[in-house]
Amino acid sequence: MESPESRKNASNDGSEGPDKASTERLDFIRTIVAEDNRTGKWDSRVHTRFPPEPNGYLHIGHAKSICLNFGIAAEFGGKCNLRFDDTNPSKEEQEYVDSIIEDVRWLGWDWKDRLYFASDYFQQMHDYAVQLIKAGKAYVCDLTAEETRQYRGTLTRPGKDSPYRNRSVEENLDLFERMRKGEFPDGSRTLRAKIDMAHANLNMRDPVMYRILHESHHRTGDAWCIYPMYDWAHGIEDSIERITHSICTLEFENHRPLYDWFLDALGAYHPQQIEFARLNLTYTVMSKRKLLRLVQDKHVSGWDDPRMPTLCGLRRRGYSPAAIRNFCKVIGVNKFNSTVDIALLEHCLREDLNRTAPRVMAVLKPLKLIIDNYPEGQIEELDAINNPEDASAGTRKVPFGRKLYIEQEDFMEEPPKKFFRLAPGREVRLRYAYFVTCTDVVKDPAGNVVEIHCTYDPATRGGDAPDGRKVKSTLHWVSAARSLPAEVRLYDGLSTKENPEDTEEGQDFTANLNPESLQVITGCRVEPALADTKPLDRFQFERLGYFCTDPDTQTEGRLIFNRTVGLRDTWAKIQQSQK
RNA sequence: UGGGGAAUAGUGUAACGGCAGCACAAAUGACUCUGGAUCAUUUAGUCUAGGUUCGAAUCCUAGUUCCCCAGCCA
Repeated sequence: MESPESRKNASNDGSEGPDKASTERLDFIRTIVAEDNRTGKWDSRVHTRFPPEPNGYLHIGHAKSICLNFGIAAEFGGKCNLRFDDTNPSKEEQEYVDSIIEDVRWLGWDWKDRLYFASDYFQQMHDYAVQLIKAGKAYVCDLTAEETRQYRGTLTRPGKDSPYRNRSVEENLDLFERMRKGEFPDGSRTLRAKIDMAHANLNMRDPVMYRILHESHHRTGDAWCIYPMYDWAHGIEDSIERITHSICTLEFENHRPLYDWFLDALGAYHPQQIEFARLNLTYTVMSKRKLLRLVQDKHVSGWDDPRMPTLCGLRRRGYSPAAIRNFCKVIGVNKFNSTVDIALLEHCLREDLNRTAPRVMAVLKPLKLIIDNYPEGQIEELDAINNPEDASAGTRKVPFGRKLYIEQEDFMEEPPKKFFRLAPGREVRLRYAYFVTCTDVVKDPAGNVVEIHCTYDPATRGGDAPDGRKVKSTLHWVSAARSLPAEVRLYDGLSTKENPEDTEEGQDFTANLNPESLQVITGCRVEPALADTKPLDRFQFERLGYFCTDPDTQTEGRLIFNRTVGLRDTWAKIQQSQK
């Protein structure tokens, strides 16, 4: 069976990005970029960057930022760098670097040779710091963390100057050099910018530029024991890379004056910082902290648990990169907080999978169906269409026989109104096969239906009646003899609440965890075409939903499928409204 | 309580002084060898109060509500 995986990689250089530039309805960031291009502000260059800190796994919220940055570069003929903001060795690990690279690439973006690390700029940052000290705009401060906090003042009260604020340039130079050499213990001194302790913006009250941290860095090892703070480092990183538009999330709005102050003080190349609102999704927890909690407290099996909103989780769930990219496009970008309906993500998913996923038949809860007038031992290979939305996907053979399995839900002994499927005396179509009519029902002592008997009409081979008669329903099925056993894992939202934080006093989001978010179904049967499926292959199980092959299939040597998302189910809605 | 942001159908977004539009969701119908897909239709909105204007979602004034900031995190 062919993998539905699209191998087509999108490029962010030139015009062959995944999404064609659209001239209409630009969001506010693209409006700025387009205007800058028009006026030649950056010599008509467009250069963005995606700057993750390697301290966790990427999630769907990051995808919004990734698609924004890489997307803008692609649409405007610019470039986008992948840059790790690895300025805090106590939190960062190579494992995260690797996963982030894998995830951004999987999403379909390409940074060519522009993979950068903030840690590569440590020397330059240090030299810039010396420049600021010499200019009298930075000083070494001996206040403890606690004292620094007290000196900073409050939201409504100004801070007061550090007693070390007016050290001479020579003393600052000497102290900073000794900080770098490792003469002082962690936390004993900092290098701070000399700005204004009475500034209404707390970030401007002599912010810390460097802290002492005798800690080994995942890339620079023990070369440094002073590490730059975000505000000091980030603008320099952008400046060095000649970024034009430095796009970040809303909480950095308060930091923009500082971003600008540092770059102005250095007289360095100065990109424009633009802030946008991060993504929130209904029924979904999104913060790194909470996702880490889910993993550590074993509420999920790991970062790539198919219920997780991480990119590796979504990948394992069966999401396609194209679906996520399109989602990021349709949600738009703005400056106010909003929460996107998870149904929109699922819509984008179905839209893509409907076009691309090969159809196949699988029965999750098998009910034996015996065709009494079908020859014992006979097997027919019937033609089935692989994808009605894509003629080039072709057809395949599906084995048919006297004993079949159908879905338990597709039979009711006493069908209610609007139930169109099989019932005693009723005729339905078995997809791509024959019309069958239910003649008998076999029950176990407890009264459960365990087997049903039918007769078939040989004239309806392939699924069409020569006399033109209609049936109300078409059922999926598999051959009892030739189908394969499988396990299927059904997923539901991790949270039962639209807002996972909607809790009673004293509780947190874990109180809303959905105990039924994972349902494992064993004893499923799938058609033999699935015998050679590879991890992450995506399919539509006809009438059920989209599924993908779980990687456990390979390690455990048996077929295991994840339900990516169900088909739209109008019958379920009818049932709901009948209650 | 200081500073910085922001408010458009249920949700997400357009309209940049000139007919409030699109998508999702919801509902109805058509079609269908997937109760899928597709197609058509419907419901539903400018935070409030004033003002400017022939005309205001858009400009002005006042208010309301929400978000962010007191890490040697990013």
